[in-house]
Amino acid sequence: MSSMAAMPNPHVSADCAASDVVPDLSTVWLRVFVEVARHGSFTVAARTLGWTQSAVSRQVSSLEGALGGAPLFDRLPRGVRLTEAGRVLVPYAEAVAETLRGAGRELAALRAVAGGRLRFGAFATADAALVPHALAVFRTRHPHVAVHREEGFTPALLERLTAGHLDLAVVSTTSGDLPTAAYTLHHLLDESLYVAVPAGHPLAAGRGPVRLGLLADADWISGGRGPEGTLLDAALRQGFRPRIVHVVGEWTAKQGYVAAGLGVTLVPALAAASVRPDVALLPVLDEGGPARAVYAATARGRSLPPAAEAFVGVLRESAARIPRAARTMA
Amino acid sequence: MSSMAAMPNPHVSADCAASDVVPDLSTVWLRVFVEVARHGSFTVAARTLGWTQSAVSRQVSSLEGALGGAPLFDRLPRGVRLTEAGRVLVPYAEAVAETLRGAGRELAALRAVAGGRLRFGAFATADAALVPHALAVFRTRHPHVAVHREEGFTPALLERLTAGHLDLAVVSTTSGDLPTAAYTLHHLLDESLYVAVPAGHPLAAGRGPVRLGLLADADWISGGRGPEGTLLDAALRQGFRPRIVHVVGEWTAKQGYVAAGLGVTLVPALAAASVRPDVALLPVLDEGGPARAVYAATARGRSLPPAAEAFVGVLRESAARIPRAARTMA
DNA sequence: GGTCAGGGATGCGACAAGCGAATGTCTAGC
DNA sequence: GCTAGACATTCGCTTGTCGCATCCCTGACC
Repeated sequence: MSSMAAMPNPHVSADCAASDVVPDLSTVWLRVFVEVARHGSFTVAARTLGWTQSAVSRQVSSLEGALGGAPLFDRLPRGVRLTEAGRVLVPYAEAVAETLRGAGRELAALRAVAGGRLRFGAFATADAALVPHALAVFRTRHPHVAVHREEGFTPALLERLTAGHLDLAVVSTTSGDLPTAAYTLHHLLDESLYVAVPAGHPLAAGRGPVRLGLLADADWISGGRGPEGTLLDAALRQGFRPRIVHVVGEWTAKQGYVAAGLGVTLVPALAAASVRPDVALLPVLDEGGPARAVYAATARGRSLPPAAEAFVGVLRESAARIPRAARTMA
Repeated sequence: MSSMAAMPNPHVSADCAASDVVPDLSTVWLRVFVEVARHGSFTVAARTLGWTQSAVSRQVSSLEGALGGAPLFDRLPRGVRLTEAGRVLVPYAEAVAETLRGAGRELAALRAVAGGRLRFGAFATADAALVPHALAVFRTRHPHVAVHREEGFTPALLERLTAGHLDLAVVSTTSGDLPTAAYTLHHLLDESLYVAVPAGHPLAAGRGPVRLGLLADADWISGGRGPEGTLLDAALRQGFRPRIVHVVGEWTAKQGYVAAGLGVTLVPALAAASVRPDVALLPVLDEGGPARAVYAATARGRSLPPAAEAFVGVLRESAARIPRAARTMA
C-alpha cells in the first residue's frame, strides 16, 4: 500500500514484468482497479491497460455493483479519487495480485524443475550405486526440488505408486511380470547376475563365467522361501529348482552366510561393488535372457511431475554410466 | 489446506456463508478450482456450484490453458486428482479466496460502521462540549472505527477538507459566508452569544440579557486585531465598531483578562459552561439574526464515508441536546 | 462570461466467452 | 461383454463486454 503513493513512471509497474511469467490470472477487475487507483484516472488506466476509457468505466462500475453498490471512486472533474471503500479495498487487491504473482512464479519454477517435489522409491540394491549417483546429479542440477525417498520391495513400491504416495519407483523384475497396464515402465538397464561363493570354493579359482546349472546341487541362500519372484527364478528358467537352506533378507547378512561356507547365493550386478573380500563373485552366463531388468515405473494415466520427469532422465544417464561389465553379458 | 482433506458435508463449505457478506469477487475459476480440488470430482463440484459438469470441465480446461497448458488435475476413471501443479496452486487459491473474503468482511464492516476511519476537525469551542459529547456517543456505538481528530479554525479546516485530509469538519460562521459551492453544510445549531464581564461589573448585577450597544464604549478583548470574521462582527451588525484593546486567542487567557478588569469579551454559548466564577456571563439579545451558526461541513462531490455519515447524525443529536438556553434566543 | 478542453458516463452494434443439453469416449466392475 | 460412472466435446444460444461515438459536467482560459 505504500508502493502506490506516487508512481510517476508507469513502466515499472510490477505486472508488466510478471505478465510473461504469470499467464494472467489477474481476473480483469483486479488489474483495472489497481491501475485506476494507481493513476487516479480512468483514462490513464485505460491507456496503460491498452483498453478504452469506456471499458474501464464499465469495469469499475460493475465492480462497484458487485460490491453492493458502494462507489469505490469519487468521480471528480479532474479524474477520480478513492472513496473510503476503495481505500479499504486497495491492500486486499494488492495482496491478491501479489499472491497470484507468487503462484505464477512457483508454477514457473515447477516447470523449470526449480521447485516442487520428487517422491520416489527404490529397491535396496538400486540404492547401492545407481540411485545415489542419480540423486547426486539431480540435486546438483535441481537444488530447489524437495526430494522424498523411500526404500522397499518392488511390489510395495508399485502399491505406493498406485496410491499416489510416490511419483516414481525404481523397480526390478526377473521375469518381466510387472503389471504394465497400470504403469509406464522406463527401461533403465538389464543387469547380469553373479554367484557369490566362499573365497575358497572350487569354482572361485577360475573366476570365469559359470553356468547356473553347475550349482544345481549346491545349498542356496535366498531372500524368500521359494525361488519364485526372487533372483533365483533364473535358476527355474535354467531347469532346476534350487535347494534353499537359508532365508536371509539382508545382503550384508547373506554375505556372512556365504563367507561362512553355509551356501551360495545370487548377487545382482548393481550390488557387486560392495562385496567383502572373503566372498568371490562369479558371473552367471545369461542363457535364458537377461537375468534382471531395472525400470523406473510411473503410474499410467497420471501426469508426471516435472521433477519426476527430469529424474527419469538422470536415472537413464546414471544407468548408462554403469560399467559395461556389470550389465548384461550377452 | 488442511480443511480440504476430507469434507463429507458440502453444506458447511465456507463460501455459502460468505456469499451474502461477500458479493462474489471470486472470479469463477478460483471457486471452480477450489471446489474441484476439494471434492476430487468435476461432477460433484458442478453440483455444489449449481452448474453442469461440462461448464466445470471447460472452466478447468481454460484455466489450465491460461497457466501454460500444464494440467492441474489428472483425469482418472473415478474422478480427478491434483497434479503437482495443481497441488502447488491450491494454497495460493485458498489464500486468494481468504483475502477476498477478508475484503468482503471489511467492506461489510465499513457499511455497518463497524470499521473504517473517521477523520474530522472542529474549531476550539465546539470541542468544549458539542464534539466531546458526540464523540463519546459515537465511540460507544461504533467502537471499531478509527477516529482521527484535528483542531483548527474554520478556514483551515475547510482547506483540509478540500485537500482530502478530512472527511468532515465542524465549522462555524458569524456571517454565513461559507463557500457553499464547494461544501455540503449540515446545519447543527445556531448559538447565541454571551458577554463576559468581571464579576463586579455594573451590568453583572442584573444578570439579564443585554443589548450589545450598551457596551459600545467598553474596552474589548478579541481573538483577532479587527472585529471582522470573529465573534465581534456581531457588534458591527449592531452598528458600532468595538475598540479592541487586547488580542488574546486562548479562551482561558481571555477569561483572565476579563477577570482582571482589563476589558470585556464575547463568549459563544458552547463555551459558556466553562467559565470561571469571577467572570459573569450576560446573554446578548439577538437583534441582527443568530449570532453564530455551527455546521458539519463535508466536501461536495465527494462521497461520505459511512462513519462520517453516522457522525453527522450523532452531531445533530448532540446539538439538539444542548440546553435551549444556550441556543438562539429569538 | 462564453468557449474550449479534459474526463467520465452511456447508447449502440458486434464479437466472443461461456453456459446448458446432448452426445461421445474411456475405464472399472460385474 | 455389458452397464454404470465420469470426463470431453459439440452445438446453439444467452450474456457479457469491448470499441466507437456521443453526451454531460466541470474547470480554465481568453
